[in-house]
Formats: sequence, C-alpha cells, structure tokens
Amino acid sequence: MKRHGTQNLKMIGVRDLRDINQTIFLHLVRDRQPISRADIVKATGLQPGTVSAIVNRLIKEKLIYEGIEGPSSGGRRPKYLHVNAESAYVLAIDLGVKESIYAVSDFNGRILTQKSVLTEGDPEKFLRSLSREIHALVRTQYPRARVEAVGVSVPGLVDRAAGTLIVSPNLGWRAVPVRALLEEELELPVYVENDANAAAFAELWYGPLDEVSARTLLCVLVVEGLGTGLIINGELHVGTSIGLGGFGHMSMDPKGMTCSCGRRGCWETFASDRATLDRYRRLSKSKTRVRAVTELIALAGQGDAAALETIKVTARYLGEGIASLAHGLSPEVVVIGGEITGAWPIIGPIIEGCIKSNYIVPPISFKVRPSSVLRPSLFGAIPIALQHCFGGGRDKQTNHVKVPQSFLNSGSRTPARFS
Amino acid sequence: MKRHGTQNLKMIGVRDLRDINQTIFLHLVRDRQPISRADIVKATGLQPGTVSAIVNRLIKEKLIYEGIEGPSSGGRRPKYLHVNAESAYVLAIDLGVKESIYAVSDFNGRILTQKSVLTEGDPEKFLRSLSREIHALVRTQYPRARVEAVGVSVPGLVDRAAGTLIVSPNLGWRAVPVRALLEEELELPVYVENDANAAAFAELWYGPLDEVSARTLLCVLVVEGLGTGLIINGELHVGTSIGLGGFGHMSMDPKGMTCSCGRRGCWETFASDRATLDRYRRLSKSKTRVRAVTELIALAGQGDAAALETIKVTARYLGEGIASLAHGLSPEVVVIGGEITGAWPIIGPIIEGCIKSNYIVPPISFKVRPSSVLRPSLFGAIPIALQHCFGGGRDKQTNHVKVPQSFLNSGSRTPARFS
DNA sequence: AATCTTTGTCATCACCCTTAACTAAGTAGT
DNA sequence: ACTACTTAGTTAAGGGTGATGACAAAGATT
Repeated sequence: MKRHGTQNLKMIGVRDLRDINQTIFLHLVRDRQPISRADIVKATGLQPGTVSAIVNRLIKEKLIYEGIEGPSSGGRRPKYLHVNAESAYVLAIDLGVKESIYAVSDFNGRILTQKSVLTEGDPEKFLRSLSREIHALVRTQYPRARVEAVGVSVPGLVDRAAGTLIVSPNLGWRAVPVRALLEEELELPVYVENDANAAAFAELWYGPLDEVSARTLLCVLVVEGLGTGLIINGELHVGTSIGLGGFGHMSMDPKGMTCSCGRRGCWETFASDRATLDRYRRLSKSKTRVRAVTELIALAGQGDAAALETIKVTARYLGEGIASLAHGLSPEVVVIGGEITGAWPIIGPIIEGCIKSNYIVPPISFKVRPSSVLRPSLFGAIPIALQHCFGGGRDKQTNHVKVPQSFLNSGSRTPARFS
Repeated sequence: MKRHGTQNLKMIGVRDLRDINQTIFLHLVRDRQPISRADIVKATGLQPGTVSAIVNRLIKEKLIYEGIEGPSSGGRRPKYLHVNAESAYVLAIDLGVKESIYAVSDFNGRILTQKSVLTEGDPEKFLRSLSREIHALVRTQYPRARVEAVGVSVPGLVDRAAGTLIVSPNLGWRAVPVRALLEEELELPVYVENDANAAAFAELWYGPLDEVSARTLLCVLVVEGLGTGLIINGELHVGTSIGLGGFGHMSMDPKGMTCSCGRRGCWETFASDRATLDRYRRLSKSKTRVRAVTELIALAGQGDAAALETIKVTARYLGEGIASLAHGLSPEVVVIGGEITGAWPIIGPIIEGCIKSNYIVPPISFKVRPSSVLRPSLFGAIPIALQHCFGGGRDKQTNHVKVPQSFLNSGSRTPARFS
C-alpha cells in the first residue's frame, strides 16, 4: 500500500491542456471534414489565432492537411482541411463465434479491405495463422502504409490490462493470451476489448449523434450471446480492468433456462441469437436447420408464422431487459446491434411498446434505434486501435481515448448506416 | 448572449485548468487536514512554488487557513493547513417516508446540528413548515453564519434541472416543486437529488476509499423502497436530467409480486425494507407489529427465528441483484446503505456467498461493504449542497461537482463510520 | 559551531489561449 | 470602376498557468 511519499494525485498542466484540446480538435476535423478554419472558430469558440496555431501544429505533424478552397459565402474563400487518411492505418479484428472478420482501416476510420475467415481449431493456432494471413495481406497490398495498431474485439471476458481473453463460453476459449500472440506475429501494439464494449465504441464514432447530446449511451449487442456496452460522458465505461460482457447475465427469471455461465434465466438465455434460434426450433418443428438469425428473418418475410412469432418474442425480451436497465442507467440512447436488427420494422415497435408499458413514467426519455454500422463489434475495433494514434487524452489504465463529452454535441455528418 | 452560430464544442482554457486544479487541491486539503505544503508537494507532484502560490490564493479567498506548526522531521517545521470550516455552511434535508431529517453542516461536511421531524400532511404545507423551522433554527443558532446552499435528497423520481419531484410512489407525492418551494422560503440555492444518488455521493465524500482506487462504485440504498446510485470516475452518474432511483425496478422475476411502479417482480419487491417487513409478517404470524427493520434486527438478536430467516432471505435477494448488476457494471466497490446494514454480521457473509456462487468467474473483483455513514441519504445531501461552494469544476447540466478521478486514489483519513 | 535536511519563497521561464490589429480575398451597391 | 462591407486567415503582444532553480528560514545531526 503506497501511503505517503508517493504521488497519488494528478494535477494537470498546460501540457495536458494542449493535448486535450488537440484531441478534441482532431476529432472535430475528422467528424466534419472538409472543414475550414473559420468553421472551427465557430464550432469551438476558440480565437482565430489559436485555431491557426493548432492547425499549423497538426499540419506539421502530418495529421491533417490543407485541401482545396471552398466556395465563398460573401468574403474570402475558406481553405478546407482534411485529416490525413494515409497518415496512419490500423487493423481491426473481430473474433466471432462462427466467423471472424479482419479489416484494414485508414486514419479516418474507413475500412479499406475486409476479409472473413471461419473461426475454428485451437485458439492459439487459429490466432497465429490469422495474424500471418493479415501480415501477408498488409505486406502485399499496403507495402508502404504506416500501420500503427491493432484492435481486437472478443465475445467474452477480457483482461484489458494484460490483453488476454479470460474466458468465452460462446467461443469455448479459455485463458488465451490474445495480445501476446498477436503482438508476436504482427509486431504492433494490440488492444483487446469485449465485443459489446467495442460495439458501443463504434456507435460513438460512427453513430449519428446529432439528434441527441448523448451523455449516456447503452449498446445492446445481440449475437451468439448477448452483451452490453456503456458509454458515459463520451467515454467507454470499463469498470475494473476485467471487462465483462455487460448485462447479458442479468438474471430475469429465477426459473429460466440454464445459461452458459451456469446461472439461470440470464437475459442472454432469452434474447440472444442462440436463444432465438433454439426457440424457433422448438416452435416450428420443421426439419430445415436454420443457422442464422438472418435466415430466420428471411423466413419470416416469406410468411413463416413461427419465424415471425419467434422474432417477436425475442423483441419482447429485448424490450423488457432494456426497460429494466433504463431505470437504472437513464440513458439518452439505446442502440441495438446484431443480425436481429435486420428485422427492425418488426422488432422496433415491439421493443418500444414493451418499454413504454414497463416504464415507470410513460414519456420515455430515451431513444431506441438499431446500430449505425452493420457489424458493430468489427467497427468498434477500429477506434479502439485508432486511439493509439490519437495521442493525448489517453488513459493509461483503460487504454482508451476519452472523447470529451462536449465533442458529442457536435452534429455528425456521417451517413446513417455504414456498410 | 451571443449565439455564435453553433458553438457546441467546448475547449478548455488556462482558466478551466486553474479551476480544476484548485478543486482537486481543496479536496486534498479537506481530506487530509492538517496537511503541510510539503505534504501537498509530495501528494500532488506539483512544484513547491506552485503549491505555495495556490495555497496563498486559497488563503486569500478564506477557503483555507494556516494553523499551528507541526513537529519537525529533521528540518524546518511545517505549517499545518486546514480548510476553513466556517467559511461556508450548508443545509441538508433528507425527506424520508416516515421521518425527514435536516442538518446544518460546516464547510468540512461535518454536521453541526441535526433534527428529525415526521413526514406528514400535504407535501407543500409540509415543506413550507419544515423550511420555516429550518430558517428559524439558522437565524437563532447560527445568526452570523454564511449559509450558502441547500441539498435535498428525495426518495423518488426527480427532475434535476427543474428541482422538482416528479413522482414518489413510496412517499405518495407527485409533481412537487421542491426547489421552488424551498428557495422561496429559505432564499438559498436548492439542489434536489434522488436519495440513492445522494447516498452514493455520500460514500464518495465520507467513505474510506484508501483501500481501493474506486473508478466505479455502486451504492444500493435499502429503505422503504430500494434504489441504486452510481459513481463513475469519481463522478455521480446522472443519465438524463430525469433521475430515476436506479435499478430498484429491475425486474427479477416475471411472476413476482406487483410493485408500486405497476410492474412485477422488481428488485424492490424482494429486498426493500417494506418487502422485508411484509415477509416477516407472513412468516411469523405474530401479533406484534414490527414497523422498522431495526426492530426486526433486534428481534433476530433476541432469538426470533422468523426474524432471522426473514433477514437472511433479504440478504440473499440483495446478493442476487448485486450479482446481476456487477456483471454489467464491473464496480470496484459495492456499498449497501439502510437500516438492514445494522445486521451486517448476518447479511454480509450471505450476500458475499450469494454473489460468489452467482458470479461468472469465481474470484470476485469487487468488495461489498456497508455504507460509511448511518443515514447515507442525509449525508449525501451535504456534498450536494457543498458543490455549490466548491466552485470550479461545476457541471452546468447536472449541477454536480466533479471530484476528479485521480483524487479518489488518495488515502482518506476519515473515520470508518460517522455518527 | 559546522553541516545537513526539510520547509517554504521568489524571480524567471515556457507554454497555452486571448486580444486586437492586420492582410487577403471575395461580394454588393453605386 | 470605385467604395463599402463581409468573410478568412495571420501575426504579434499579453495575461495567466504550472515548471524550474536559486535562495532563505529553521531545525536536526555531528
């Protein structure tokens, strides 16, 4: 126990101030590019001189560059600024239960290349061969690129500090030193995060946050299992360094089915993709094996009553779980990710109705919507890697960049749904 | 008010920097007084010169003062610094279902006077007569005191921005403009907060946090109802401006009893004081009416088997709920407040055991303990009022001071349990 | 007494944002 | 074409922050 004599209080200096502002600044440019210095002045309230100074610094560091001039609006024409997409590349890996996806992203967080492989075999062997494949791809397709970091999203319990996967019931893995393995093969800094947390992070970067200044965002990721990630004050909430998959194992019914975690009636046993497919199997008695929720949605679209009913029930369970959590967290936005969101026209109204009837005061103060990206856990791995580059507001303990809360108030010009 | 186009991004300037550091500084002195400048140098890592400068500033503002000299440790003797307890007083009001307590506190957060009254009658009339009583007390007992603010903790749903109580099922109140009423009578700024959130805030100020650098703290307040408050990164988490009472209305059993909120099987229907007393009534069939959990604990101590069993069952429900939440929040500390904690020797082991058997990975990464103060919702109202004085790191939206996360790493010298 | 250690002050510095005057380059009215 | 005005961006001086290092004060150690 470090008592006296040790420095346990951190004051901030002008240097921290600069770093923080520079981070906000970079995010602003990234979010609204192309943007002129004058726009930045308006958006930040900074003085023109300060803006010029910071811009020049960032240009010197090659993080942004000056593009063409924009149209005049009654005066001198503005010079557009862009973040230098080539200044750094990152790798994103999304380890899924059936298939894993990896992607190369530029500094803007846009995916350049994306490939998927089947997740199979011994974890260590799989990760090694996967990273060799990635390494080869980078060497051939992006020989001159400056790849800076790797973000990995994993469906399970991770030790964020050590970069290991402690256990993943759905993946069937246990004690896998993900970071060590990948860093050895790729020779890049690796950041490991829970998939639901990554999904929440994705919403923070790619989501259309113009409608609401989200201080609190809850992300429910429905895949093989069910996890939740929490954004609080524009920051990914990670409690201890051990990152569990959120409220998926919240008990909803003491007499419910046994969960992969050993308890009974976890939310996951009601609303995860596996639970949904199991329910369909029991309900339909058809011989055709439905392997994915997308197939189920297709069936429902073709008039399969059992499929439709199955989806509706899942929606109800999702709504009930969200209602429970909303009481405790008072989020402004609840985002749902996963294949099930493909049936949003069906499930959306049900979820909202379910929340409405369960909510303590009828005018619901939050919004529920599907995720902005199709595979949130993959897209979330990108900013997780990018935070390595966006130096400055870096938290040593959590290894996550803090996007300042105020930043979220900015109107995002990102398209509604990425591919 | 110059509405500059869209200034929605807030950069920080040197002024903010100073305010933030000064707030940290004040908290440090408050927490470890008496403390010398040299101690502060060691604790903060600041330069001696800087420390002297800030100390002088604070002395000039009468927020702290220089006391006697301390013992030498081989050199010049240090001059002790204290926060000026008389520099400002605040009022704290805890509206309870049966009785309400109000208190006068000094700048150190120590209660000088404390009185309790029965909560009865029409809300508006009650609040008016209560505030007149408080006003009289302040005028007679503290005629010269500089009373700065009022903190109110309410067992119900509050609109933090408006300072109103939207609804409190347990109190039977609805749409009470608490702030407006009190500000009119007391002529002081009034801050209204949910009782469970206040309790969490109390733990932040009075709790012995030296053992753990709490980034996330969950406070479960068990009173007539059951609420939770959440501290994240040293900050009270308030989602939207509407503050619900936390996870008390998390559904645990779809076939459970009907709750005051209208739903079924809320956590509150299992583990709140009312639920506990109801359960005892059903179990014991004795004619003696037990009105408070303290009485129940006394009975258990006298060998009443039914009382003991009742308490044990409540403990189990508490443990189960905490286990559910812990998976989602990964807290470092879970604090339980309320009369039930009087039976900690009984309930503590049960709760821990219950969590252990329900937790996904056996080595529990958090600690469960009773609250540091006897009536956490009252004690929480004090810092809620004090944040009005601790200028600087004040958040306009939530009206709560942000105790910087780093501050929490400091060793607290506060006694373990306040009276 | 001489020397060392601890505590605290002072003047000076580097750095960040602010202020305000300035240049640059366009539009609109006459 | 000329003037007046608007918008965009630069530059230099200035205020305020914590950092730095020399120094003074006061007691302990030898």
